[in-house]
Amino acid sequence: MDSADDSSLGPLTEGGPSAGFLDDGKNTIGSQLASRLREAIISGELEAGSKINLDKARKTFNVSLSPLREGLARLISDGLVEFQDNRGYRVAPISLANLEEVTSLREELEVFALRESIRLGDVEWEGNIMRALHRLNRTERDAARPETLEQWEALHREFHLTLISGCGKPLLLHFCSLLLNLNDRYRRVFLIRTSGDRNVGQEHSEIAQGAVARDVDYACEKLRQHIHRTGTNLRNHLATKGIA
Amino acid sequence: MDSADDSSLGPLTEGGPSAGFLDDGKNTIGSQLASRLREAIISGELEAGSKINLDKARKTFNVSLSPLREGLARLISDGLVEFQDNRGYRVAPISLANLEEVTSLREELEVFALRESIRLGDVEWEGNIMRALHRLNRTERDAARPETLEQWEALHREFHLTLISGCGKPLLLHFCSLLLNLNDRYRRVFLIRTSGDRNVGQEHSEIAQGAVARDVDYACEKLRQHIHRTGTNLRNHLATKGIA
DNA sequence: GCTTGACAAATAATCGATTATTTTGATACT
DNA sequence: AGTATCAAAATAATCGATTATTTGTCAAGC
Repeated sequence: MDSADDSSLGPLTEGGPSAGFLDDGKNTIGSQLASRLREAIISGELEAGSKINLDKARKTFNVSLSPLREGLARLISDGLVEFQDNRGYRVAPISLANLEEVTSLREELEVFALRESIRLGDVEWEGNIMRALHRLNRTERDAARPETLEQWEALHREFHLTLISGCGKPLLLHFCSLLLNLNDRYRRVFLIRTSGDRNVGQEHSEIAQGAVARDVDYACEKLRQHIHRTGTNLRNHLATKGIA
Repeated sequence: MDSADDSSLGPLTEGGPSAGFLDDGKNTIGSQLASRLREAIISGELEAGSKINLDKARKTFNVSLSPLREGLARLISDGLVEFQDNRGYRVAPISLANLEEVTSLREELEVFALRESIRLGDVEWEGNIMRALHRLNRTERDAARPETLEQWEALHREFHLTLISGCGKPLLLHFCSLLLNLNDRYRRVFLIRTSGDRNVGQEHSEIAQGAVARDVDYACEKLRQHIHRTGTNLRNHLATKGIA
């Protein structure tokens, strides 16, 4: 059953480009574990649906149960880990239905958040968008170099979160961040490259331009299409490669 | 997501109304603590914003740190507890801004979920709504008897969740359940009685009727108004009694 | 008077060991 | 052969004690 090779937990790398904003470097072991595990799951290093054996994980990470459970608990909040009393933890499975729900909810929530951001965002918010856009468009994804993929993923996530960061609704931002996590896992697991008929950089630019120009309908429609296309794209890959 | 999560009115009434298919409940100490703490927070027994001292809590509940942290971790997922590395836990604060966000998001998400439920729900879903409505309307809230308030709250929550239970979107249901929790805390903390110009029972009936009649626009509009009125009502009480 | 630093108390985080539950596997029985 | 039963192994949950960090206090120095 336990087809996920736990020995692959070994070479996990921390301290990536997304290392932190307010990170004092004084994190607890539980926090560090949460980060490492999150990255391992989103990157596909830990197979979707696989069981997480506490004892093996404990040895792999050289930690005790307490911080391990602590870290796993946070991933449950993120929707990346499932838990059952007395039966332990497992990596949240992926499925067509889940992908479609994530896409659908992103269309609903992220667009709503963008609408609110355009209504409420200030000049600093606009500036943050342009900066995030610029950094994203400046970064190329080179399938041959995995570190560029990770870099792009981090900046892409940053761009989308920045877009909606002006909405003034912390809970909504939390939901969107969570959905983005789930979505990114599908991309990193299934999608190396965007389909040829898309110019994703162009799409991002249009959304950003519409946002800072305060053109609600334009920006929201562009964002919705962007999310929808990504969903369709991912769905095709998922159907092609099959579900693990 | 949530493993064992149900209307758990801990010490008082057992054999609750919920028809349990997932009778997981209360296996581990951590689960029990999560339920007790959730109830304590939503009921206002634990003051919003107050610090949760692990050592005192450990003694209060006669448990060790491990299950205590376990339970608290779940409440973080619920948005009822906040956490900071090395600084421990505190009950999530309440505020006007938070209440308005909760109301706003409920209008957005719960209505969306109802729309999807009407589109996808089957006959069993319809039946569940009518049952939940009946039981809710049969239960009177008597301010003199707190147990009737708790009972009503449980049935009210059950009704709203049943309404949207046909949407086929587990994540969306999770979000809505979470928002309902947060919303109910405001009502219970501020010991609300509905304002005289409202007939809440009537409102519930109209929503339910519209739902089972598959009248999307009618049902959704009624639900939105219902949520909005509740929000306004709570806001007035919050403003009157002041924010802690 | 105010800040700074050292120290002590309070509190949180982690560990190693123990207890409880689930799963596995062998055996006996129909 | 299939199934029920029970013990052993695997795994999860919990505990008590220890370590690490933060917070509070007070005296020295500016």
